[in-house]
Amino acid sequence: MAKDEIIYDFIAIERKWQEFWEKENTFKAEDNSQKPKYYALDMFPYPSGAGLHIGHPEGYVASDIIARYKKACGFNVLHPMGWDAFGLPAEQYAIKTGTHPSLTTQTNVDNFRRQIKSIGFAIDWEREINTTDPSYYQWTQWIFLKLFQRGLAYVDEKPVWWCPNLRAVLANEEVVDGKSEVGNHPVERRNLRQVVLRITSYAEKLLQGLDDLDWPDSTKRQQKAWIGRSEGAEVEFPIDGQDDTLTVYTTRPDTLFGATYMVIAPEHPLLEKLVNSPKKEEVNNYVQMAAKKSDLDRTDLAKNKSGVFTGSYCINPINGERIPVWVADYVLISYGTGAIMAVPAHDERDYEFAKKFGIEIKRVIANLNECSEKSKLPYSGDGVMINSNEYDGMEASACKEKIIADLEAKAMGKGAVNYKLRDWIFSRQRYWGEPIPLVWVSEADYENSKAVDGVLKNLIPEDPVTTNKDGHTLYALPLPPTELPLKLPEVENYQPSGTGESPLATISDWLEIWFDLESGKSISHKEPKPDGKNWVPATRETNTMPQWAGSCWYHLRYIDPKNSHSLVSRENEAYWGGPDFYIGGAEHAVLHLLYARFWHRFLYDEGVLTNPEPYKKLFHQGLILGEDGNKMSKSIGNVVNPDVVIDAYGADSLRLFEMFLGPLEAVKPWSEKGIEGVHRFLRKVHRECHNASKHCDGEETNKETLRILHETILKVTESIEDLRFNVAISQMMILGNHLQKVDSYSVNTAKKLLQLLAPFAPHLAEELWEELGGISSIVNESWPKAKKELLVNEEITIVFQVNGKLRGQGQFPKDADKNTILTVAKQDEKVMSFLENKEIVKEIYVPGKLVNFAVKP
RNA sequence: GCCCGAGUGGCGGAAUUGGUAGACGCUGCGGACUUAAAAUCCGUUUCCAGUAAUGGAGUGAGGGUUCAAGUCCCUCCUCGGGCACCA
Repeated sequence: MAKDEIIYDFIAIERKWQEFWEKENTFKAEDNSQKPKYYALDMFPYPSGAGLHIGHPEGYVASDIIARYKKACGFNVLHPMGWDAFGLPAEQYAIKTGTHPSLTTQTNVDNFRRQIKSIGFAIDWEREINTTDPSYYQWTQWIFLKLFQRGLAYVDEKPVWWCPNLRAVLANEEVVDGKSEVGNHPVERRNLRQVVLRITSYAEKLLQGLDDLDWPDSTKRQQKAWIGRSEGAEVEFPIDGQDDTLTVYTTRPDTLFGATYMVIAPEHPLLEKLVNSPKKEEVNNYVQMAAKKSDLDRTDLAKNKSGVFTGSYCINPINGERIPVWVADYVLISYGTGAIMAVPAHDERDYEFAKKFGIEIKRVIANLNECSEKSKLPYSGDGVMINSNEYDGMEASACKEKIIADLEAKAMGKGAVNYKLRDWIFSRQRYWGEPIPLVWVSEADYENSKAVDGVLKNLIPEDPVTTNKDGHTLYALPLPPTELPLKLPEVENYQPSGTGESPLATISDWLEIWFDLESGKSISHKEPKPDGKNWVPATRETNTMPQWAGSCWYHLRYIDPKNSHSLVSRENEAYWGGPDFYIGGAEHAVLHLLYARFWHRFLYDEGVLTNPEPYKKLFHQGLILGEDGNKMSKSIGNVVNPDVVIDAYGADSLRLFEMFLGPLEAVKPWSEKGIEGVHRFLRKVHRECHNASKHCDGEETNKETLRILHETILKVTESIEDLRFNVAISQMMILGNHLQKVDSYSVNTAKKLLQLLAPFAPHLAEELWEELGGISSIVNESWPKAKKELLVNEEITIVFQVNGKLRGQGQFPKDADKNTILTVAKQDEKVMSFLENKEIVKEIYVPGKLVNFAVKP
């Protein structure tokens, strides 16, 4: 090796090209382009104080490879980045230190941006967004007001998770096994006033929309399960001796004859009427005990059923039988009608309950597979109706519709659909979130606002949104869009108020206002009341939005990030549409991805957008584990810092290695030795491109080199399309190894390799492209095309098998015919030894591949 | 408990519609270059038997279909993920 070999100075090379791209604005996405568009989106990060984790770049590199590849294929590419910067950690830090969350956020964002830039992504930084920027959250608030206007937002007392340590309300998804996800503190139930979004009215659309999406199956399945659609019937059970009827929901109307008791949830409104006086005390005690139980307790005790007989009976509408009504907390008030008919013979839970309390168990479906009416109970499968009067002998599944129709005819029931999906508790009792742009006024002022000919008139929902405060009913009015953004006020103390309300509730200057019913303008109540009869006293909503809000629509803002007139212009929306590719962690399979679909569909219904679904193609990158195979964590001390890796090996090596680790979707461990391997490959490419003595001008003449080159072009192209980057890299290594072995090769061959490598290791590719006399930037070159005619060898290798076992092989011209090959194969020495004294039963020839002789002795 | 997904060398992982299992990388071992080291290059590395040629076994386990199975079918085991009183 020559002593004056040029070393691969990745630090200088990477700095040079990052500056070049920035100066040239290389990755600017054009809004007014004749080219077809391609929009590659990453789930944007929460800029934490800990800085970039080695897992972050995995998805970003993948989308960057696609972005750069699509650019080479002639697309106008949008690959943006931004910050999901509202959230609990900055607020917790503020509570501890008094530092304003916006300062913490700014510092963290700067650090994240520096780190991300150091990896050399093809990002259009002019489109950077930040959810905490008022010019961004103005539109988050705008969307909320639209939802409010359409009656999709309401206020309700809801039991929520309260964490005394964090002094904050947590969402269901932030509570894991009865502990807070952040910090692992105990949590308890509290009833608090909440703003709720009616996502349930989109249940059907959200379910059906899944069918057309190119998403991982598991994610679609999770969303389907979360929405939880079921079909069945609502059946009316008259209460014996009263005028009321108890309505139940069941998915098994075919088992109606098997109902031997009823259960209502402890919170059911009819409970009081159903309780007979001798039972009153017992029932009251039970209800109180159930109310004290948290959901966790209910879940923990899932298998240990409890309940109390109310003393009342219902009449089975199908056969007139009297059925006892029980109250039990295994029936949930929030699902269906909050009451069930219990069929212990064909439902596991009812069976368990009936066994415990000695209630009759009556089989009405025969299991045909077990050939016996005495097969094991409970039985929930298909079968034939028995003990069901006129329905006996019918197929149970077919009987469902028949019974529903018969009940409908008698006005005793109807077909019904239910969803597990619950409405979305949208408020957080926190400081660091988007303020909810509502104000609360008296009933009289609310009525007045509808009469006044002002901006509010058309922004108010059909049904008023109300809440109770200190015995008074207050009415919600929206701020008009012209008053947005409603900015977060400065606050002295970031602690939530002791009552569980947001810190905003403690700032009376901001909280209490004069509000103009005509213009929607507001001023602090500290100011004198302005002239004009429409100025009324009001209080602001103190809740803020959850972190999900900003991420529900950020994919739209990148399309038109600086628009101050609308969240996205019609022209830009029409051109860019939604992301063509979306990548992020599987942990967002349900929540973020469902909420974003909800908002996007809503905006589509409002005519703001042209497509109902936000993310056509979705991919989840797999977790990168520590070298020890454990999840990276500070406490184990197996965390890999990307800054350190870049210092030691360069950004190109980091990029290449994250893709070489294994399949993109797989969970896979980091390896220090592994990154040395890919780094060695980049050095090899660098060395070969500087090895001028091996370079020839003109087209490549070595046939083998040509074949491998075009094989590589083909395989890399296909692999990028299929997101199998590890395979693409292997193939480039094969080409690299080959170039190293041959005496000489065309500069064109090396340049083609650089083009293939450019999406993966862009800095080195740019540098060597320039060294080899390439003009301008390599990102402007169009993607190489594989010539398939070069892929075929002049000679083909045919494998000889006897009974499927490899016994020899031979070289043949590529157009050799079957008989020639079979003849040669039979004369092969080794093959002959296995054919001796045996009868050939069958001769198989797979063109271009193999021959196989099936023999028997 | 229910629903998915995955099990391939010492390790990460490759293998078109069933058609040469172990590409590529790492590690280990041996060698070249060097005063020495680094760097680089060459060879070797699934297991068993054998000095070798070679033979046999082999893709979690056991069956099956087929000329041919990592790939298709059945049963089971292990690991990972999701759901978990939703009637």
